[in-house]
Amino acid sequence: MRPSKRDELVRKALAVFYRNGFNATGMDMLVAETGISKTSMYKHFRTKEELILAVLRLRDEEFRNWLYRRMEELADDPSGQLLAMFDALGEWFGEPGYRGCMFIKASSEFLDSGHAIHIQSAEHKRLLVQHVTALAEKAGLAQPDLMARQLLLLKEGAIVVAHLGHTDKPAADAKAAAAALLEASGGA
Amino acid sequence: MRPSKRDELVRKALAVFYRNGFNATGMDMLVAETGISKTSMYKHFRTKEELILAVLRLRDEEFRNWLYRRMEELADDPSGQLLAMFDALGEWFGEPGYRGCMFIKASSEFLDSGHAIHIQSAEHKRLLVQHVTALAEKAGLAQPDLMARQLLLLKEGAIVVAHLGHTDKPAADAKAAAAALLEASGGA
DNA sequence: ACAGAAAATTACCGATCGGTACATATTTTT
DNA sequence: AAAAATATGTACCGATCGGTAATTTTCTGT
Repeated sequence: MRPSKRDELVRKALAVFYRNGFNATGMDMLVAETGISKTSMYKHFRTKEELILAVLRLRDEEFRNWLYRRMEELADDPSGQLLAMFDALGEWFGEPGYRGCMFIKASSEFLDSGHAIHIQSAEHKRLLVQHVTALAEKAGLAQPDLMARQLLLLKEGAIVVAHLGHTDKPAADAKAAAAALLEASGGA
Repeated sequence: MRPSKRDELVRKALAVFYRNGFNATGMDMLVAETGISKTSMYKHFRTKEELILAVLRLRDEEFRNWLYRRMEELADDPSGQLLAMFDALGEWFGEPGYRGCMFIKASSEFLDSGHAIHIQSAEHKRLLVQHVTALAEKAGLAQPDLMARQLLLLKEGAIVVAHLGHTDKPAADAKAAAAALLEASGGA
């Protein structure tokens, strides 16, 4: 196994960036918190931006895997899984170190829509839309793509409000709204 | 009127912070872009944090005034105004320099919930909830506070998605969802 | 045991960070 | 006109920024 050291670095960098932000976290702080020497870091990643992109890649994989799995664990039928998304989010919001969505944060610091970090953050959201749309199709909803986008609006809103209001209540609010939308769309 | 120079500084700082982010914008850049000397800046604001707080104060006032006025201009009855919020948002998303919500960005850079900047950003969102709740009450909705929170989840989600997907489509999606929620709640 | 890769150490680079000292103009108020 | 704020330019502070050079130590595969 080659990537152990590198993965360890990315994993710890993810934690520090998530807690502290991207621009506010210097490479020296990463050196101090990970114990990995600066030289080694720059062997693996030629720039800080490359490290951030690797961190976002890991986050995308872990977060989507976690969310999809949790939705399947919490409900059997597709429309139930769509609703269960908000229960999963509620669990996330309640975790001690919850500080919002890493990709929203990334796009808040790297604002130019042409920036690689911005683009990669947008890709994460695109993959979510794809997955939820497929679920909405399986549920037999009238306009699966519209419904998917609307459910994800509720998700993003809940993520933001849960962070700013430091409460997990938005998950329940969003779930109730999602249920009303599904009902209005005929998703028993 | 004394505050003209100071207000000018805050106004220009707002534009630069909004375009470039908070941590990524140094005081030297502000000096270069505003033409106001560094010494004068630090006469008005003892720290960068104080300047940011003043910027957020101005943004809160201007944004809420604009949104509330626009909602009143676009519809007459309360429930129509609730829906019109998303038309107003759509106009905002379509503006050339649109880069998302300043308070989401602020809370994305100053993550600690005890930080003054974080607290002030949360206050902005709280004032929005207050206003929308009052409107929902005037509209005679069953659970005005719940409906207000849900509509604002759609709003925050639309703001985020409009920035990350660089499209104004989320406004229409959110409006359709809001209409469904209002209908389900009995708000003709 | 030995070679070669990987990691660490240390010291350093120029640039920029937030913030200040100080002395000089430019207004504004009395 | 004198006095008191207010604004200015310039030069500077120590700290930190992202990133690198050269050398040595530690690990790994054979």
